[in-house]
Amino acid sequence: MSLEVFGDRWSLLIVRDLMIRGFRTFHDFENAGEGIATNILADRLRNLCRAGIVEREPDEKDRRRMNYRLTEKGIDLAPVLLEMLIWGARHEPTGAPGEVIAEMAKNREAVIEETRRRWRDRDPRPLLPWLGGPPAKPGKR
Amino acid sequence: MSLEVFGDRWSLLIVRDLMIRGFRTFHDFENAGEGIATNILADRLRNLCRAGIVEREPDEKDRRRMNYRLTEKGIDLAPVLLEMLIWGARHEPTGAPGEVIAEMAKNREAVIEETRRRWRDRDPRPLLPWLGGPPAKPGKR
DNA sequence: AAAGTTACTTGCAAAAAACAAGTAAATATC
DNA sequence: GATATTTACTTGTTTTTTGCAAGTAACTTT
Repeated sequence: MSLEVFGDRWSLLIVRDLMIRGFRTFHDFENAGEGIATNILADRLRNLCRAGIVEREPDEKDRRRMNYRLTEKGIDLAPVLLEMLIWGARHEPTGAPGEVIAEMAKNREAVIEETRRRWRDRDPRPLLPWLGGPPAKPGKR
Repeated sequence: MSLEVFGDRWSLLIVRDLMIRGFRTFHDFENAGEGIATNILADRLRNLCRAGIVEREPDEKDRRRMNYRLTEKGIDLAPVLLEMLIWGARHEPTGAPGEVIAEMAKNREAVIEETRRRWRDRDPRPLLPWLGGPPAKPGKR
């Protein structure tokens, strides 16, 4: 099924967080409280880049910072992620509000189009706010 | 996303093979040439049962043989699998004939309904013949 | 110029997976 | 009805992957 890239606990979560939580940087993932170790994170991001699902470019403002972003191939995973979300909401007690998911299931196409739109426009607002957006940068403001 | 069950290389493939290749027994998986070790296979089948995605019942004809089957929760993964298949066909060179996948993408609902139908009716014919059905039982026929 | 921040890497312990072999129970064969 | 075979595993052992703690180079902020 050519999904070997996702044969681990983290890769899919990384894609999800890029797609619907608005994550962009290494720091976002590291401090999201999911408990991924930094070596594993670096490794998974590398793999995803190698697989053509994610790309990285240095930030223009801060040259230390890398911005990670889904490629076209990556954003094409949106339908997969959406179906997973729907399945999870139906069969596992998740934090996701049931009626929101039901609504999403009904408007599949619209939700996917909105996901793509945010990706195209680099709109960083998380699609699913209850998952939480990227963690606040402590040094910023 | 409550998909921790699939945080490994094999569980999803097992579900796929139950869903669209018509696999039923331990032997089917063991000899499908995907190279899964038997201890891992036993462990993953156990996990999937525990997660309520798969159930097992002894065969009536041959009491040694266990038949594995998707539960309702398991067959509800059909949309996820279908989207994965579509994604894989678009972005990775797979063995899947492109136009068949294109057709599937167009008739999403029909394909899912047919998958469910085969599951309900215990129709063992593989949905995607090019993946290969269950391996021939050597002692049979 | 000193003190953070960011995105990593390195080394080591622990956990998980792969490999090889063995086993009990049921069935088929002679 | 004794022997061989099949099925679904389990039990060691080796190899690989992961998790954790610590460190570092490049850059930015103060």
